[in-house]
Amino acid sequence: MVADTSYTPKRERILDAAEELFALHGFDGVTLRSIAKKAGVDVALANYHFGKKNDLFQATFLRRAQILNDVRMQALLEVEREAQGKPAVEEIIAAFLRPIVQLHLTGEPGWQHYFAMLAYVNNSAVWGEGLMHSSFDPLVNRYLAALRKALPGVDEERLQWCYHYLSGALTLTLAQTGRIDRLSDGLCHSADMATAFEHMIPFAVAGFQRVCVQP
Amino acid sequence: MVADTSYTPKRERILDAAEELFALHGFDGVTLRSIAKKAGVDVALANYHFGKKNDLFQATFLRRAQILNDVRMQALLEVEREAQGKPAVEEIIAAFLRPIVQLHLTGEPGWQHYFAMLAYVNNSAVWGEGLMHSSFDPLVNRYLAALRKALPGVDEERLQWCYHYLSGALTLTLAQTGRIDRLSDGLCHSADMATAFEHMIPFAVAGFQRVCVQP
DNA sequence: GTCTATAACTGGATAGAC
DNA sequence: GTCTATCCAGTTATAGAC
Repeated sequence: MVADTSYTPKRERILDAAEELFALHGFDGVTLRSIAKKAGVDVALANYHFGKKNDLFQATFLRRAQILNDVRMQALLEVEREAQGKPAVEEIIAAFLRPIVQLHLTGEPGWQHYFAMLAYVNNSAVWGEGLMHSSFDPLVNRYLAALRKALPGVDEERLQWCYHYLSGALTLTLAQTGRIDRLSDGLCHSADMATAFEHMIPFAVAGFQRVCVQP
Repeated sequence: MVADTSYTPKRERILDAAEELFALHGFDGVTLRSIAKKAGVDVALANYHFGKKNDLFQATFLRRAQILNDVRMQALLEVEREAQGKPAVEEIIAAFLRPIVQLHLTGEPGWQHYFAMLAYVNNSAVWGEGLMHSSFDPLVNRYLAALRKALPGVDEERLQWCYHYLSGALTLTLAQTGRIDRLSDGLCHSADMATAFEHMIPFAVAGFQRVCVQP
């Protein structure tokens, strides 16, 4: 029997620590030393397992990207099945957003850190284009195709911009900056993802309908 | 006659360079040396004029914040005047967004860099809460008050979340990451602010109306 | 206001022992 | 796989000359 050499607790601990720190401080605000310290491992180990800092960043980002893609694709297939292949805009957008809430509400800190890192990446001019494109655009295109079906005769440019606005609302939510806590004087909370998504769905649906349905 | 000692071309050049680099790489991704090099000045000069790197960052951010606040406040007062003190949701949101497009469309690179820096700050868990709160929340509260008038009986929590979604859509737009260019296969462009805002206004208006008007 | 020089430190990366 | 030791490039910040 061959030993499972791919199983390395310390390797995962490095990714966990990197995830949390990259989410909070971005690529340049994090040192390999701070990651190693948080992970409780030696500095040289990060280099042994992942090579350059840049590669560690991408490995951290890609680890959960595929899982998220799979869950979201399942959610889309599910609503398509239920609606005999033609779900409404609201069902599509709910399928797009709900997997994130559900993963968030598991309470697993890893996912919460990952989502904040995702917000950093999506909002970054350096990482946003390439990494988001290769990781998520195939899935997003699948969702856009569903939206085109739900919005017959939709103008393609308007559809793209509407997705962009949804992506922005989602991104700022995932960033959990605490600003809404201050602005609302304690009434709302960045950490309250359930409420954030509950209202985000009808907000986005109304936006898509208003902008994409020609007058 | 007293000489105007506050006029210092090199001082402004440092702020211009800092603005551009902070927008692209964030606080930690920029060195004082790279700022000085881009500004064409000596490294020590940044320290002479602004003190610590942290203070330079804040000075860069604050330089245009007051101007933006003033323009936006004028825009709000204008629509309030035109509507005898009770503008519609659409007029309020347009007043909130249009000053940004107009400043952007002047073509002055400084404003474009500043808006990208604003996106970085608003999306950052480190800077987002404090700096956005002190710089912009007074004005935002003024806009929220106008929206409350335009949406009688509005639920406060929903109003706050709707503003948050609008802020997210705006933030990702200002970041100009180029992702929409890739996703839309060249149909849309991050740099096309005019179109971005043209659709953002009805998108947000529809969202506010759907979420904030009780069923 | 501006620049030279440098102090004091931190960073990524790796060679080589175990 | 893991850790020690180290290299050295790059960083902030400042003291002091002009």
